[in-house]
Amino acid sequence: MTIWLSVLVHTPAHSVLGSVLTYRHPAPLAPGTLVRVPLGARETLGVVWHKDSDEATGELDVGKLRDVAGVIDTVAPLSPQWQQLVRFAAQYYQRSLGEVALAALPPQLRELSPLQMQRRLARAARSAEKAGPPDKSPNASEPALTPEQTHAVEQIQAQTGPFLLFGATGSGKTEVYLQSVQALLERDPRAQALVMVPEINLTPQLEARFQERFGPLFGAQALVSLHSGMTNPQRLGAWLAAHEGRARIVLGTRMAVFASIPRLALIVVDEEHDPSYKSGEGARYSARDLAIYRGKLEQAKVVLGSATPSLESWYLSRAADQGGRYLRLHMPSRIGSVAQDLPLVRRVDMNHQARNAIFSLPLLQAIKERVLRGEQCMVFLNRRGYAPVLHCADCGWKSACPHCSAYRVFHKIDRSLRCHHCGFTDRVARACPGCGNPDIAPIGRGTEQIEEVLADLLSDVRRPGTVCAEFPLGEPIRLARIDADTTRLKGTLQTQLAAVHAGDVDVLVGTQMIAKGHDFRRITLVAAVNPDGALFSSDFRAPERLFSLLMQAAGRAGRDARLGQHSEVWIQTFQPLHPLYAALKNYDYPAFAQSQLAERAQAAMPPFSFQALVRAEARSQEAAQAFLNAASANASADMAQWEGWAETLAQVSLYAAVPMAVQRVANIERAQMLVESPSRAALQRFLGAWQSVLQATRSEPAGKGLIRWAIDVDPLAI
DNA sequence: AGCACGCCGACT
DNA sequence: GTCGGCGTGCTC
Repeated sequence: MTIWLSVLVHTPAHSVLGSVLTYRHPAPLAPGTLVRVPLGARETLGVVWHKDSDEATGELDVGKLRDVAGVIDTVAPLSPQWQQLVRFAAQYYQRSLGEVALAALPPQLRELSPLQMQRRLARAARSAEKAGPPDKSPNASEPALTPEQTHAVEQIQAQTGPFLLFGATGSGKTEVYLQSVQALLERDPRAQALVMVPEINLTPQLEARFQERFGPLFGAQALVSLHSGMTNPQRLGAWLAAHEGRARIVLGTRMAVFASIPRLALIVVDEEHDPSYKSGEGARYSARDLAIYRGKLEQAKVVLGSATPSLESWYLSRAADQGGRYLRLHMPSRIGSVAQDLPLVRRVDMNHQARNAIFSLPLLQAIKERVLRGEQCMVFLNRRGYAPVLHCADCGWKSACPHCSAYRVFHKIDRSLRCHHCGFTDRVARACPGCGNPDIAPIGRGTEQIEEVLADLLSDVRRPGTVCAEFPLGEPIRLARIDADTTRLKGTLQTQLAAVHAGDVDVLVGTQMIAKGHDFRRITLVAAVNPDGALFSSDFRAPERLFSLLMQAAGRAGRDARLGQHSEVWIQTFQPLHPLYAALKNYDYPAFAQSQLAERAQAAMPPFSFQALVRAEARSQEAAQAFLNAASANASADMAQWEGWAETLAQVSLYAAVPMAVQRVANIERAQMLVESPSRAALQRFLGAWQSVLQATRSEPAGKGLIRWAIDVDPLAI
């Protein structure tokens, strides 16, 4: 008997070759089975798929079909729900099935032969056995819940969701996650939970907290992590543990939404508003949105948590009688404190400060006072390096990157000019490369400069109670800087954070990296040095991001209730009356969201419309734009003739191609085109049909010089 | 995406 | 004479 099997393989997005290939095999195999198949000169991993394939196989010469090389029968087939998740993601984000399916599997699975696989599994089984059963000691030191937390936990038990857990920083969202997970896992001894966090940096502390709680209950093996910082063998091990049901809790970043979790009962998306949940390459999926879909698919509860939800989620959690689809659970109070104890937000009007002052006098004074009291301060600026541009006043030379339409950033620490887009770096010249003028000046400021200036401004301040022989006046202030530059090496972030926790740092300077999630206990002052930029950004989501970032930064202050009384958040601004800062002062996210939503509704922007971007890359800007504009014209021309398409096209707006904000990166010109529709379904129908038009346009004259193109559905930045 | 084939420059 | 640069083309 010979069967023709449909098999997904990893092929690029729009290659001539489809991603559902057909192979011969002596016996039928269940969809979801992993196989090794020959492809050209190599052998690759494949996933058996349904015969009535989603992609046309075309007219095949049946005689030329090749045999399946091997079946990986030591790994159970992937579940129908997993297959459906892949099918949905591929369709919604306009990528090939094979790309999505194979990218969702751990990389090492692709490399291992069936024999190696067998050995790997035997080893995993041995170590699982050695670990033994959990000691069911009644350790579980569950803290008492506030009434708000209790209500949230009860609602998550009783309702089906999805839930939007809207809780202020410090309101104890994590405890709600922990108890909800625990309740579900105890009710069903085989149930599994998926907990997602936006970035790797945040996994260690959450992992520790989950391990502490659940290790004693379900065994140390019950918790696995899944993120890109792990080695390939680690990832495979964690993936298999989840796939086989040994792992009860999977903790991970956005990639974890694709993990095989056969008994999935609960999905938690922490900090659901965070842009890191949107993938920026390959299939540009939103792990948060896929979590909602997957929850429905697997009949698992989904909890989205945030103190500043995305406007999309906020809008979807409006009252049910107004069309809301998520259940909003509100936890306004900070644990161990009363509302009045939230840090006081102070706006400093920089119009009344010395021109070009980085630190206003009152802020500097406040920092000094705190430091003298032995408290910690955090200074926040969203730009690393010393200065974003170097400039020669004589000839006008600026530190442009030769390969990108961007300036290279001056890093004083190694006197380098670095392009943050393409990585091009060289040492900064002693004199202006344009005219030889030795006097080239930095313009603007980054964290390096903030640190330097602050060290200078605080040089006369001595730490209290540190007078000794070596420091007769007391020790100087201890400054630290945390950003992508200081944490390049693995583990340095954790070391630096530990130093802050230990009290070895008086003033911490950093980028948004320090604003997120870290539970600093002794910081009583948080300052945003120059946050105004986002107020006037052309990106309509910039205010939303700024508000969220400042709320999170504010959440770093006064987490210790004893110090909470006099904690402050300082905003240096030229727009002290801006409504965003007014809302921030009152910690009033609902008011901010309402005004933003009103603007969005007015302008018919998301969540009141749905968007996609088509991006094109070419050697010249003209070529990139020409391709997009031709594809747009072809869409109107070709598709309008098809039956029933007039209706879809009438609901979809195509804009003209424009250069991207950073037009050239690494000598490649980039352009994009916005596609918009009030109907998600219409947008989807259009994009699905447009794919082939785009592909055809590539071989027309207008496609000359095109390097690649890609669709970004629900883009976060335009 | 891989991987081969193929056709040109500078190394042991 | 080979090693290796990356352009072109093909893979059920």
